[in-house]
Amino acid sequence: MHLMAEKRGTSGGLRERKKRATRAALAEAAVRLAAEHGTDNVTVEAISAAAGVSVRTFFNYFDSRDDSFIAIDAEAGERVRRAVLHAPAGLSPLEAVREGLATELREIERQHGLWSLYARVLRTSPHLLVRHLGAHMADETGLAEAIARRIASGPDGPDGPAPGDRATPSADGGGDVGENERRRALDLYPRLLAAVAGTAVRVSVDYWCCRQEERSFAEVFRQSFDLLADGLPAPRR
Amino acid sequence: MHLMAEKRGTSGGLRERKKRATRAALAEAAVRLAAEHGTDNVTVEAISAAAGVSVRTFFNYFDSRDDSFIAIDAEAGERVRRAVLHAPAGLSPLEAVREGLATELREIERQHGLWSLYARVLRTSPHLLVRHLGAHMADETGLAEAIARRIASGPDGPDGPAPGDRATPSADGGGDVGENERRRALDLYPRLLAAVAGTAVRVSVDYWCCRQEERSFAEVFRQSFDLLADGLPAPRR
DNA sequence: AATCATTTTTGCAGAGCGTGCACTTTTGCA
DNA sequence: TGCAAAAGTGCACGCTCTGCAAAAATGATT
Repeated sequence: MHLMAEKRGTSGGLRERKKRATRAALAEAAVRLAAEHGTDNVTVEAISAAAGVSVRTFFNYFDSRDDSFIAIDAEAGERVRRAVLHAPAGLSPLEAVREGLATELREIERQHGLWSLYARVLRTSPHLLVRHLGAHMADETGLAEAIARRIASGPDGPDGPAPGDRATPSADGGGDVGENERRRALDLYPRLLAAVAGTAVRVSVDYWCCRQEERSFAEVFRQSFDLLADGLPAPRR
Repeated sequence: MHLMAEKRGTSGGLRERKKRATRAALAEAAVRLAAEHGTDNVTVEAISAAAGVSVRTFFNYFDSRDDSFIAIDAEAGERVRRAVLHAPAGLSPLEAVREGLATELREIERQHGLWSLYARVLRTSPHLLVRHLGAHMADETGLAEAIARRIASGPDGPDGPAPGDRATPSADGGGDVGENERRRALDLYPRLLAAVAGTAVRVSVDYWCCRQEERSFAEVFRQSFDLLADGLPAPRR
């Protein structure tokens, strides 16, 4: 039974560890087989055999064959969420999310081997790409909550006023924006930011894949978030 | 055989029309049955029977059972794309997309009956929601292309400079921002805008569903795009 | 109206997916 | 060492989806 990198999760009893190992073995076998033979030509039987368990056991770990293909980065969302919560106090929400994502992406670039296989699998079968994105959409809720908590605890941290304190360009003459509207924004804003940030990552990866020769990923990623921070202004021709 | 609203697509021979009718009948039967009995309790056999065709014929129209559940709005993306292309010349790209989407959403609100069933189905089974969003992601490419063409033809209308007129990438000795960087932005920008706009719609719908009593959808939708246009600034507490 | 090429529909066989159930093996603990 | 709980396994069964070849429907032509 091949084992994935055991970096994380050496805690718990033998039972717990073996469960994690089996799950990881199944997930890695799935990706390796899919990268080699194509997703459609990999049966659950083959994956189970490669991981050294029975077919029935496979379905004890995954609800469907496709789930096993996209099980690699199951914990990435949680790490980003925590990074946003513990980001330096001076950062705006958008900046905090950007930093958290950048860290995670660097982490992924370190485990380049398995991830390039994974990327090939996703590229080959769009069907799985959609499931992959769907899995990350589930993380959005947690991220939005982290953003909301960050805002609630103060955009400036415990120490001092804000650098990014923008004068509100309210369209209503003289009068301020209603208190109600401000409260409502608090609810919509975190969700929107979480979702839009995830989208920006996706588009950046997509764009970068077509032009790896011209630009580094970090550069594309940075530009995407700059565009967001500027309000997606029409580019000058 | 029940027929869906025949609003669009009365053109073509009898063959063509009958094919469209069969496909529509299958799609509608799928949604109605799923809304009533739950997605998991609807077999292909039941859908086919409700539409008056054989099981084998079902698979001549859809690659999978799930595809039949999300086949209602197959043409929405194309309509938005066209709306963006033909939007008033004075609008910025972001504004043009917002208007195109708003029009489509009003159109949907008109066919309230089937769409509320559809919404229930998507709400009940997240699995299908992901497929639904994936289907719309495919539209992103077309929308991005429309945005790019709109930018190329001039943000001020057809009376502007030539469409294919791209300044030569000269060595960036003179200006502040390099000419190369500006050209690159043209490529990344449309994709980012298309994707982010779709995301904003999704978040708006999601948010609105939880608070229909407090705010109209148009209001939420408008606020989301205002936040985008402002660069997602940290809300004031 | 009768004929014919084309397109669509259909039944059938078969591989693979996924689940419920009962049974065996392994694990952690007393 | 023995025991209760958890994990793994084999089997039966229904559903999904595909390939193939035959049957039915369609639209144009004579």
